[in-house]
Amino acid sequence: MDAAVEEFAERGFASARMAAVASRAGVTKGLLYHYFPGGKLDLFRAAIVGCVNPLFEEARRLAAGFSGSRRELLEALIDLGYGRTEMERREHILLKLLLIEADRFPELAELYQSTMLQPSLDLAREVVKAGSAAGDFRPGAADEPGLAAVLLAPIVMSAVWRMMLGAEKAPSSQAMRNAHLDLIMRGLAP
Amino acid sequence: MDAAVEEFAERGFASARMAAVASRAGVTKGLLYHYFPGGKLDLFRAAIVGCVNPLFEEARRLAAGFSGSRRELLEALIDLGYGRTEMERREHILLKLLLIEADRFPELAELYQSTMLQPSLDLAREVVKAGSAAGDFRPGAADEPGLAAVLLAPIVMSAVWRMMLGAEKAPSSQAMRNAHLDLIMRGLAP
Amino acid sequence: MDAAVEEFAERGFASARMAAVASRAGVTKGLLYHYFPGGKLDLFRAAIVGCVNPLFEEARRLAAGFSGSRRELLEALIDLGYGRTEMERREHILLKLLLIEADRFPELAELYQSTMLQPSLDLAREVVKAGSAAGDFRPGAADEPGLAAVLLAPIVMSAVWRMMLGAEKAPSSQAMRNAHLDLIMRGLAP
Amino acid sequence: MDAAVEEFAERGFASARMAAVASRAGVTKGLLYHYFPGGKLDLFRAAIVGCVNPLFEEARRLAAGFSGSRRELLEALIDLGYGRTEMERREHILLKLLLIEADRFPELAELYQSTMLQPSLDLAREVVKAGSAAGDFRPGAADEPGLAAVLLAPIVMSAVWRMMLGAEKAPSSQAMRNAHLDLIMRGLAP
DNA sequence: TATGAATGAGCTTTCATTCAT
DNA sequence: TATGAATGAAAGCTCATTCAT
Repeated sequence: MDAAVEEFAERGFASARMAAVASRAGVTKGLLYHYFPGGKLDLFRAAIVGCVNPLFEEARRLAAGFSGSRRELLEALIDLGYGRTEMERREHILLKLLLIEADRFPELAELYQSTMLQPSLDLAREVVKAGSAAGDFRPGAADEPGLAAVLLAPIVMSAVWRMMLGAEKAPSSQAMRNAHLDLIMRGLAP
Repeated sequence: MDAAVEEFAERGFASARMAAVASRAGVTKGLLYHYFPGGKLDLFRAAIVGCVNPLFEEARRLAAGFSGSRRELLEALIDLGYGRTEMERREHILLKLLLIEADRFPELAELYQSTMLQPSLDLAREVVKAGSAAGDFRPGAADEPGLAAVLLAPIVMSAVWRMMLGAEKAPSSQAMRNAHLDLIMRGLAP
Repeated sequence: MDAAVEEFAERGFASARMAAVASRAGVTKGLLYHYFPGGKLDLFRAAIVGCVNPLFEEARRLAAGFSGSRRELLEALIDLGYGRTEMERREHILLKLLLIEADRFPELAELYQSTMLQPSLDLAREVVKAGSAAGDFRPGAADEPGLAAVLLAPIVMSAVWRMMLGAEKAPSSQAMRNAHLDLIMRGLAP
Repeated sequence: MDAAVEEFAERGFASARMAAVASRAGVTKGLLYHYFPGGKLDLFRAAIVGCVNPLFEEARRLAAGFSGSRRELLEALIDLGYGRTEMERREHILLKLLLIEADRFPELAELYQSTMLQPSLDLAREVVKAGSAAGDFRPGAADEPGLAAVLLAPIVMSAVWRMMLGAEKAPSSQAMRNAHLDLIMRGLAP
């Protein structure tokens, strides 16, 4: 399974070779077809789905158990986002896979939208709304329908750029995080 | 050339078939190799490069010939960015190709960085800096090193999401544009 | 394997077609690549190597188990050489393949040198030396460093000419054998 | 023309590329077909034929104008043979081409036999016969029908081995020349 | 005489997939 | 559950050859 995720991530769906997945996993091609009778597509779907689930638990845990102002929560979530983009490669791989193949596998787009993007946007919107109510943020800030996406975009884009260009050439995620927080806090200030 | 861009866009680099490019273009495979002796890779490079150049001329023209406040220029540029993401499919295709294949072809990453990303960031920074000097924006706003990337990210991400999810499911670029402008103008205000 | 040798022999390395080898062998091209992942070159190497080994066993057996004077042994070996050049086509094919492709595949040259040429020269030299010691041949005959090669050359050349020209037009190997033996016996006489 | 000879020699008939010949010669493929309407085969034939003619003039000149004993003439001719194999690469190329393609182009075999091999054999036989008559060599030495071929073989084989193995690994042509002369002079002595 | 665009057949190679064991 | 031999359909690429200019 890990083998499949890695192979797909490194080469894309079309270029990924069943034989390579098998040998990464230390088994033979035949066995792959035993477990995934649907072949490459079957394996691909399984690889993606198996990756998505554990992904958002941390963010939910953080938001659920948070004690502090909404300002601080937003900052913590943003830190988590930028932090995450610097650490675990599993999520990067997944993001890239989705990016690459989403338009050729509509179900993937659906999956991404419902399991990753929408929850993130909802979470962001809620935090801003609660912050407005609490006086942390300007009243009505959360009414702007595109705000959540604008808040999320730099975080995701930072990860995308790093995947494309490598950590050295991509815009620094630390600098982006600072500028991002600064801009948001000023822009949302009451 | 158009044929190549289309085929690559529809199928990705790995799945694109030389024969398909040839027949789309109404020539034979042999001729493709006459003009692109390096084969598929050569053709791919040529397709990308041929697309990149005309892309930034418009933005440069706009910035160069602009008469009005820096605030208005920034707004116009952002409109251009979001506008662009809504129109010509060609640039979307290009962006996607770069995103997907950049890490497999380091020269593409280099190309993207030097011809698209860096000029955009420079342009954004310049406008903010000039705006600060003119009193349109808060003094020192342009000193934040990650600011340009944060300003650019929502525009690019809007395009990425639309490519992945389709115009209906992706966050509305109109809404994002409004929220983005609102956030920036408040966040950069003196 | 036989199929490969035949195809290579008939058409040369460059013109040999993998499909032809496969169909001669009654299998598909795919299977060829299953067993010879290195492709045509791999198959070629295997074909050559598989042919070389059995080739010199006979000569060694003859020399090892020989009872008689060294003069008679040398005669028997020369007969074997000329005899061999008249019989099995397989060895001729092999020789030709080596001749043709040796400079394009240095490992083949190495193979020929170490498994065919050098053992032959060593064997010839030993027999002459032993013959000198036994008084069959002139003392010091084996000290001439090029002698072994000169002894061997007419045998090999006889085969080469027959391959090139066919049995009718090439110098008769029977006549060469007689003249060769006569010249040697006189030239090496004490 | 030179370009063609080199290309054919380096790659063999099948692997030789018309484009390579053209570019070696500094012209375009089209022009090749202007001069050799029969295509590759035409060019090949022309290349070979244009090489053969100048080849034997030197040997004939030497034999014709020689003043000295037959023993000395034979020695001079053998020296010429071994010497030649060390110098001009043109003849090596030709020899290899003939070796490689003779059985696929019967006319080449014919060409080789009539223009190179037969004259050489005839020359050798004549010298021996004249030497016998003059008392330089044993009476009746030239009657052995295979003698000329046996005399010629080490010279040719020396060249073949050097082509196959390179000058370092092939039996030394100097050593072969010495051993060859020694053996012949003893073997043909009255 | 010279060019080079254009062709198309044919080649090697790859790889998802199947299946007997 | 596990293997690996076997298949066959593509696909990338090459190259001799043609032909309009």
